[in-house]
Amino acid sequence: MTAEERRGPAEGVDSVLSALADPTRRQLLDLLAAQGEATATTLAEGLPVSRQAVVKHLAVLEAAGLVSGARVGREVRYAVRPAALDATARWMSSLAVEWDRRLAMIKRLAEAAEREEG
Amino acid sequence: MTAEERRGPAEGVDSVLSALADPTRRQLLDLLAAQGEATATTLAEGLPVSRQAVVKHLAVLEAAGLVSGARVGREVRYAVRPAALDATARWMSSLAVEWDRRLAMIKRLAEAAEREEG
DNA sequence: TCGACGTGCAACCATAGAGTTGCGTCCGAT
DNA sequence: ATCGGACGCAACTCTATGGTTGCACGTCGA
Repeated sequence: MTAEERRGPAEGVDSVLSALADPTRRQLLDLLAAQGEATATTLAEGLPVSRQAVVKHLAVLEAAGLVSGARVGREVRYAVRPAALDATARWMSSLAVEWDRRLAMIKRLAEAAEREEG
Repeated sequence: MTAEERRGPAEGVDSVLSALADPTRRQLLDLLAAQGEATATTLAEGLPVSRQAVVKHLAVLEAAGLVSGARVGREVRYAVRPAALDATARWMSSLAVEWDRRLAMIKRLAEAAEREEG
């Protein structure tokens, strides 16, 4: 159980959303997904930022449960984790459905009121 | 066509994600969805921030296509817009699927290599 | 017409966070 | 034993942005 999975859904959504809000971080995730596994040093070579910047981003992503890192000898290999992303997608999707529902209801009420007054 | 819909999917995802990353903004969306329609002044009464802060947040949300405001007399009524939210949910969901696909492929490759060496 | 209410605009403050550099440490290979 | 590569930590800069206050403008109603 990761630190992310220990929290409730609201906390998770918050951390995932703010993690994904940064374009550099999304780029990092693309690279990581493409390579399957990579170290901070390697990833930094494919980005216009320093290794330290990448390290910080990876820490944020790991705290959000979007990646996980494992030490292998003197290096740390990171990989992508779909679970948190999927959970947030579901949250967002159900929210959209809820909005649709409410808007439809309001529209019905408005039409009913209109018929009422004639 | 809103300013949001005129841009590509990448731009849209970026603006929606950074808009949703702020907790006050999410709270604002909850209020709006619950009330169906509301003005900045009204919304500010239900939040621990000033009306001006709410106005700024609404501007960000509108730029992301998550809400739309319409002038009615001396007030501006805002309402929630599911489309952009739904599009971002789909983007996120397909990304999760893609990650799963890649991870599965890497796992297969690893197992194949393992059999290879015996 | 005039007062009250809701907006819009501008200046300003403060903090979070993205990025950098420098250095110490640890591990692996020669 | 030691050299080099990868990591971790800390201090620092700088910008974006969430928040505030003050004031001017337009609109509705008495």
